[in-house]
Amino acid sequence: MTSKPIVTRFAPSPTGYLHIGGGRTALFNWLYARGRGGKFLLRIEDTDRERSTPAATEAILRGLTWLGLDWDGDVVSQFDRKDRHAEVAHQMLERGTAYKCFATTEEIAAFRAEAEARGSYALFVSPWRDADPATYPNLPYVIRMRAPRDGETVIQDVVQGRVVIKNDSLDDMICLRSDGTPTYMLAVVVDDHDMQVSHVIRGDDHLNNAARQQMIYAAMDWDIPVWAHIPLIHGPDGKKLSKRHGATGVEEYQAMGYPAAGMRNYLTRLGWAQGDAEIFTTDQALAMFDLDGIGRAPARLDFKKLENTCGHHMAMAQDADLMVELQAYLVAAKLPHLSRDQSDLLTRALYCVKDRAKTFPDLLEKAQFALTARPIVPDEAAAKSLDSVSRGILKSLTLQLQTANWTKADLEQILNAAAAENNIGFGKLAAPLRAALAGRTATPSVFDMMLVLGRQEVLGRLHDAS
RNA sequence: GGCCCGUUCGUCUAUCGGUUAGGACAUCUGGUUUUCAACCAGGCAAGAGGGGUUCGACUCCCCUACGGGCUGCCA
Repeated sequence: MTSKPIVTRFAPSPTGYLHIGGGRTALFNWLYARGRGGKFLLRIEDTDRERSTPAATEAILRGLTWLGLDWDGDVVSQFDRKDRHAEVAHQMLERGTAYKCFATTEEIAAFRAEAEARGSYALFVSPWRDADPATYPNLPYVIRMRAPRDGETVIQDVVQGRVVIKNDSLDDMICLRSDGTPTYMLAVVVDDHDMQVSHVIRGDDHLNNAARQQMIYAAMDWDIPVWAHIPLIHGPDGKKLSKRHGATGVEEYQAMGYPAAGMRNYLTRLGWAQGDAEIFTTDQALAMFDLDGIGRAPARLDFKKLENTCGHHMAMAQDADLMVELQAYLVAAKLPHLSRDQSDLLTRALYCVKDRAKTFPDLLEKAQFALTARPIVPDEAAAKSLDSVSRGILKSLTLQLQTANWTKADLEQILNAAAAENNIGFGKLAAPLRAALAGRTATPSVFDMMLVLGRQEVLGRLHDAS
C-alpha cells in the first residue's frame, strides 16, 4: 500500500499570545513532519470573531519563529474558508447526515435549566431532528449533525490507545451557526481534510472532540487522520499551567533570556523520551522524534531543568549565533543595545563565559568584567581587599606586564613570578588583580580577563586601581 | 452529575510479565580550582491505595483515591 505523505499542522486560535503548551504542540507537529520529509502547516482558527485579533496572530507567529518552527505555505485563516465550511454543511444536509434546527438559544437554555433543576444533565435533543421539512418555519436555523443515537465511536489514538466513546453521550452538535458561520467542530474537520492533514497532533483536551469530529468524517466519507492527543503541560504544583505559575507565553521565555535551542530541547524532552537522551541538537531531535515516545501523563514545568538544558546549549552554540540571539534578547527584554565596543569585547569574552552561563542575563552578568566601563568602581569588599600590599603588587605587576607577550602561558608565568617575588600566595595575588580588572564580578580566571581585555585596557585598569 | 484520560525517585522519564527498577535535573558529601561557575567521584530518593489474573506484576484486569479534560450557536 502506498503511504500517504505526512502532513501535520498547528492550529491555534488567535486570542492571546502563544502559550508554552501550544508551543510544544507546534514543536511536536513540526518535529514529526520535518523529521520525515513531510509538511508542517499553520492554520489560524479565527472563526470566533469576537475574540480573535490580528495582534494575537502576530504574537503567535513571532513565538513560533523564535522557537525556530517554520511552516510550509501561507498561514491559513480559517475564517477565510467559511464559505467552504458552509458548503460542506449543506452537503451533509443533502446526504441526510445533518438537519436544520430552528430551536432558539433561549429554548436550549431553558431545556438545560430544566434538566439541571431535576438534578440531571441531559444532552439537548432537538425537536427538529426528524421534523418534516414541510413544517419548517421561515426563521434562522442552525445545521446540526445527525449523530448516531446508539453504538459507539472508537478513537484509535497513537498516544492514548483505543478510546471508546458511547454515542449516546454525544449530542447533535451544531456545525453551522444561524448566521451561516461554521463552528470549530466542522471547520477543523473540513480544513484538515482539505489541507490533507495526515496526522492530527494536538492537546488531549480534544480527545473527546475527536469522537464528534470522526462523525463528520464518516458523514462525508472522508479518511480519518491519525490521531495523537498529547497531555497538557502543568505547573510545578501539578495544576494546569496558568498565570499564577509565572510565565505561560513563549515570548516571555525569550524575554527572560532562555536560548531558543535550549528551550526547544527542553520542550521536546517534556513529556517525550527516547531512551536516556537528554541533551540533543535539533537535527538529532528530528532524527529521534516519534509519536510512540510521548507519555500519557501531563508533565510539569521544571525551571531548574530548563536552565540546565539551556546551559548546555549556551555552551554548544557558535559565538556568532550567540551574538545574534543576544541582540534579539535585548530587544525582547527591552534592554539597551550593546555599544560597538561592548559588542566586540563580549565577542572576545564569549569563549570563557558561554560555558558557564545558562541564560542571556546570566551571560551578561558573567561578562561584566569585559562590559564594565572605566573607571572601575570596586564594591566595598573589593575595595577593602586593596590594602597597601595589594597596591604594591599591582604596581610591580604593571611594570612587568608592559613588556610581556600576552599569551595565557606567559601571563601565568608572570603572575607566578610576581607571586614568588612578593613572597605571597597565588590566591592573595589574584584577588587585588581581579578586583582591578573586573570591578565587582569575578567570574573568569584572571588570565581570561587579561586576554579578553587586552593590554591597553588592563594596564589602564591597573593604574586606576593602584 | 455523566462520559473520557492519566498516576514509577521532589521533577522529567526508562522499563513494554522475570532488572540490585536505569538515566537526567534538583539536593547532599568529597575532590579539583586564585574566586564563582563549570567539572570529576560518590550518596539520598520511586512503582497512589486495595483487590484479583499468573509460577512470577511497575507492567494485564477491577475498585477506590487523587489530578486533568469534555459535556457551548468557544476553540
